[in-house]
Amino acid sequence: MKDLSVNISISPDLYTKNPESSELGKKIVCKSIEMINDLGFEKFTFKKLGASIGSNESSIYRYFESKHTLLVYLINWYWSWIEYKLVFLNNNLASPHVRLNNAIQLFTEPVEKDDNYLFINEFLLNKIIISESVKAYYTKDIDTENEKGFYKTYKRVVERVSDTILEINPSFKFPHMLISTVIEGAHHQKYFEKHIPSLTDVEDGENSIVQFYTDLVRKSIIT
Amino acid sequence: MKDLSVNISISPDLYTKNPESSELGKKIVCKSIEMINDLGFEKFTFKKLGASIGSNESSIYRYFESKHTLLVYLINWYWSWIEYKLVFLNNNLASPHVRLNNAIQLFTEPVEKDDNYLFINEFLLNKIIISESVKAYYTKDIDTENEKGFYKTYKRVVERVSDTILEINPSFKFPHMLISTVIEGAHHQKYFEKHIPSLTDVEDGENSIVQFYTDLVRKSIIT
DNA sequence: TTTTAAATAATAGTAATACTATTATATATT
DNA sequence: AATATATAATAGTATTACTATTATTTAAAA
Repeated sequence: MKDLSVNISISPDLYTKNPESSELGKKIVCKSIEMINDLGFEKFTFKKLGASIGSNESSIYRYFESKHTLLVYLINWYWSWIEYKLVFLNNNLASPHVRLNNAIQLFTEPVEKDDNYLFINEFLLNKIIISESVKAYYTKDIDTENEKGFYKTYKRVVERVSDTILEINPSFKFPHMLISTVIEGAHHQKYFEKHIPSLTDVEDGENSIVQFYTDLVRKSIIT
Repeated sequence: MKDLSVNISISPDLYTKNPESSELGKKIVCKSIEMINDLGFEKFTFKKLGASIGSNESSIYRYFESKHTLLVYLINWYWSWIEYKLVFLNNNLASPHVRLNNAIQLFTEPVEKDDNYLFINEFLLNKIIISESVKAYYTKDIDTENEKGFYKTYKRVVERVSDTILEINPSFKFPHMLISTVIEGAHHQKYFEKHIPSLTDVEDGENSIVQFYTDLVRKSIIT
């Protein structure tokens, strides 16, 4: 997948001015990923971001309405990227079993930086998805934002993999529930591994999370 | 379990002054549950809480150091209550299969109010656990707070059920991972059902969530 | 019953947050 | 060189999440 430079396009509803359209915009996105990681979403502010990129708070507001919409933008970028990887990975593969396993692996394995997108550090972005993304959708505004399509990229990924499950077992009743359980579950386990280890069983080195969820899905969908 | 009036005891590390020791303290807890539900955790403040119970912001600070610790208190109360229900439910039952199923059902079925604890509305408290509890442990302070025992009640519940899994299959490698996946998963699914339905498959009326997770656990632990 | 202590309420104040609005300056395009 | 556009600087606002101090009420002890 090297040097393909396919570009991830993000719905204009998610920004005021497209951050990819200028150097400043790219800096905002790039540095915000670092800062949200370092400070956590609550302590991250546009003022601090402005200071660290040698720009001004008010200039950032010309790109994003609020720090919340910036987070939603990052989440959508992440899921667009995952969707692209998923489609590419499974292209021309006939076996739904193989395609499903690939998907589960993609969702559960550690994420590495993808050098095709220079201003986005996917490794750090994945850490944001793990630690901060629930803060984006567990709010009182969820219903209006969901209507506006704020979460459609994530939903589309879940839909794709659900379809694969139905190819394997058309009578399986809960494909979406299974996939969103795996995705959210893997995020939690990765966080627990580092911070609340007694909620998990991950032993350093071996990749228990991939193994656990691959097994879980395989066993769940058999008739 | 009626009229037993067993009392839930909460570690003194979780409050400055025990809210159960006074009328004001009980009002604080009782009303905070309502308000966090109505406003969401972000928009809930001690000032608003004070106003609505005819008391003062500063008085609330004599019970809880911050709104964050109040949330942690509520989470611990919830898990102590669940732990009590779990132990009671499974007392004298020999079959680990039955005990495990009971536990999964307890974690996934809708929660109803328990009239034994007058100042706590468990139905609303469960909604807080679903929508707000991740905000308590997904913070930069997690490591120090975990050391202080802020999440031990939750961890103890997971431990108990993990033990039951090991009774059924002693060679199962991921009991904690499975149980925390079920608990967190069920919370997510209940939220998705109401707010992001395309991430789930819950059809009104029938209890798909209980069914899905009961099945998932049964199939996962077989050898 | 009075004294004393403890709990609660009221008031004021602080630094920071999450913005908005306005104006000034720099940069790019015509 | 004129014009438009992007960015930066400055100031200002209501609210938040507190802390500190003092006043008042209520309860317990002498």
